[in-house]
Amino acid sequence: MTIHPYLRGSILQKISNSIFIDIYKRLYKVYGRQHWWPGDTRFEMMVGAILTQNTSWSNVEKAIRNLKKENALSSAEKLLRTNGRTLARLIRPSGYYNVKSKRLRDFAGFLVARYGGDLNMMSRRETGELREELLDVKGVGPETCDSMLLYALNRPVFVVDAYTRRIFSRHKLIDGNAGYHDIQRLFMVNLPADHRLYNEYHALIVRLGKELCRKNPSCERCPLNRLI
DNA sequence: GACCAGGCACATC
DNA sequence: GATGTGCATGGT
Repeated sequence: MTIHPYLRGSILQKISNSIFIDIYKRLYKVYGRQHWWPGDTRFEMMVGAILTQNTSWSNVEKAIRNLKKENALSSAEKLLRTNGRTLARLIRPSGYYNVKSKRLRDFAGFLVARYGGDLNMMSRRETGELREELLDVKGVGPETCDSMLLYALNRPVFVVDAYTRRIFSRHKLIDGNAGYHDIQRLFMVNLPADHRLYNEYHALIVRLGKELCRKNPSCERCPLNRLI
């Protein structure tokens, strides 16, 4: 099993070689392929990662449609040239529009300043270095950063979100108040470092979370029952 | 009308 | 380091 470079030196906990794979197989069997991340370009995916912070994807879609209509998503430079108030108006459906307007501009500013807005240049960088740079951008936290790395740049970095924490703590595989990186490490130590696997796995977790756990917290129909 | 959604930064203790 | 709070829309 390949351990991702940025996890080297961490205290690793290996629970079981198979349970994380078994869960994945069960979810894939029940729900099938999820075709994540929605988005026509890598830049659009990264913008979507910021817009979807604590927000449903259906609202993000509306915001992205508005941005495309105004041609603000064609490049980082273009987004950066869109003034803050205009941007806030366009992304209004995605909520927190003033905060997210600033976050998008900060992120676009980073891409332009650091890589001339060129994602090909960005993608030549090593994952651990990219991760540190992204986390330095205000408004890009661990989940947003890892979503960008996994879905836009195809890096084998497991994305942990509220559904992951809720579902796996409910099934007693993680401590309910474990930190982001502890949970991430647990998945990455127990799974091969494969971006396609991480992509589908996270999408399936979100699918399960939406499908079942909110409407049915007792989870008697949960596909993971009798597996864990 | 309450609750929730594919978080994050910042203040305070 | 842990905990609380502001940010805001749209769907159920």
